[in-house]
Amino acid sequence: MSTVRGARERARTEVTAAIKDEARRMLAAEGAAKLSLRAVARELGMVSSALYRYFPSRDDLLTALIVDAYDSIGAAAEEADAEAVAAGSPSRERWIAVARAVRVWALEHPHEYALIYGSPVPGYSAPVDTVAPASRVGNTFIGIVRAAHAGHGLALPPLPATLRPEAARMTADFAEGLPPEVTAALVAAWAQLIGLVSFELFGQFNRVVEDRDTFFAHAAAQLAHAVGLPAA
Amino acid sequence: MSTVRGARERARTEVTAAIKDEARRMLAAEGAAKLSLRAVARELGMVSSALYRYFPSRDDLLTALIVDAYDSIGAAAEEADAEAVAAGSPSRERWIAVARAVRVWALEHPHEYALIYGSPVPGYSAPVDTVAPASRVGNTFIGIVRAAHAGHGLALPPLPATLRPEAARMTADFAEGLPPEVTAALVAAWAQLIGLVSFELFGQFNRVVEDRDTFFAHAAAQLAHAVGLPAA
DNA sequence: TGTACATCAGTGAACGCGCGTTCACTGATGTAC
DNA sequence: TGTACATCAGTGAACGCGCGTTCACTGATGTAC
Repeated sequence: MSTVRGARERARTEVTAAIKDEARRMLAAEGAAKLSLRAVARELGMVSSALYRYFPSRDDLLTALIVDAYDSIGAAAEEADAEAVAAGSPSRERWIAVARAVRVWALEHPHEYALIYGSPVPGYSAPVDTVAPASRVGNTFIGIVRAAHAGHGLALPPLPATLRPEAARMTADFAEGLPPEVTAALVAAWAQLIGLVSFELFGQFNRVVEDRDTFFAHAAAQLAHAVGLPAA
Repeated sequence: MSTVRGARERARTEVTAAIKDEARRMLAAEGAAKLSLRAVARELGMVSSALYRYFPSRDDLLTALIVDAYDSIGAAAEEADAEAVAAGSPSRERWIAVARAVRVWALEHPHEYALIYGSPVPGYSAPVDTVAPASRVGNTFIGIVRAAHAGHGLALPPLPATLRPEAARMTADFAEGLPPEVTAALVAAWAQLIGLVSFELFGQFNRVVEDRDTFFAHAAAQLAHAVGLPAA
């Protein structure tokens, strides 16, 4: 271990990246169920047992891909928001821009999207490492709403009494400072946004919605409205 | 072929049902990817090749399960609606009752739910037979909104000009007679509802939403509002 | 700077496994006369 | 009603396949003195 990374260490990070790249490619081609260590090794010109120097098991490789996918969509969301902020867009436009970025990322990475927002891979349970990356997109939305709240305030109707304790708990847990009714609306909107994207990606909009760009833009704007972001 | 079904024919439908039942059980235990003809046959005390008398291939068995799942959730939705109608509930309550039925069915049949609303099974493409059963739940919602429209009318803000042609097309295709803005809101709400259920089922609500019954009830009520169904 | 030893990436063979599908067959059920 | 033939469910063996993981090994890179 020196200041200049040795050849060994450099090779290690490069090969690790190559394995993940190839695995991602196979994921895109065949889906998560068909992702196999042997196929990845074959494509890389290695022998399958060599991969065990890098990932202790197939599941660990899958975990790495999941973490990368969360980071990738998280970065896309954060970037879209940063651009909107730089352009001086109001909160509502920031919300819509991030929603659009999520959808675009999903359309560009359908299998990675399915990996994180589709049915769980059977027999696989996500380890704790995935929790932080998994919340980047959600946190971006929270940031937008928080800014709007700090600015002009958000007016939403009060919650029914039954939901108040849960909304208060959620607020305390991950959205400190927001009005509870906004937290509740935010979580619902986030799930609903993914519902829209999943329907499009998983084929439920076949024979139903054709002009999907326009449809999504409208739905995203209505979700912005639902969390109390004022219309232009 | 007589009026009384012969032993052969009766045996055939019984064995077919037994195969599907066992396949469903394995689906619930292991997920779609692990569903194998051999395992089903083993469990049934048959030899694997015997299944080919009933289903020409594994994919055909999967298709049968998918059709059954759509029919099962469709029946649950229709039944919930019929009960609400029988109880004299207004449209908004009918909507909420059906939404609740969808969620309950999903919680009770998580793997069948994943089969139809989760990531598509890789390498499998749904044949046309699935289209009609797949639309039963959606049609139930359309029926509710149509009744509300025929009754007291539904007031939703007008659509942006960009979405009008698509909304008109959707209306003509599968929701004849509804105002286009209602059709658009309905399709979005349906996707969003599935987003809520999927988030809960697929683990995205872990560490986020705890009191899920209450949360869902509130979200479903807001979706009713979003399609223009008046509050109580 | 040079040498002896430790670390570690990659090899190749092997393990045991389960899968979908085909095929020639047997024997029971159904049908036509 | 009885017989000859056709239909069809289920058998058992076999095909070729790909998988995850282990293990003893070789040889190159790194480290301590």
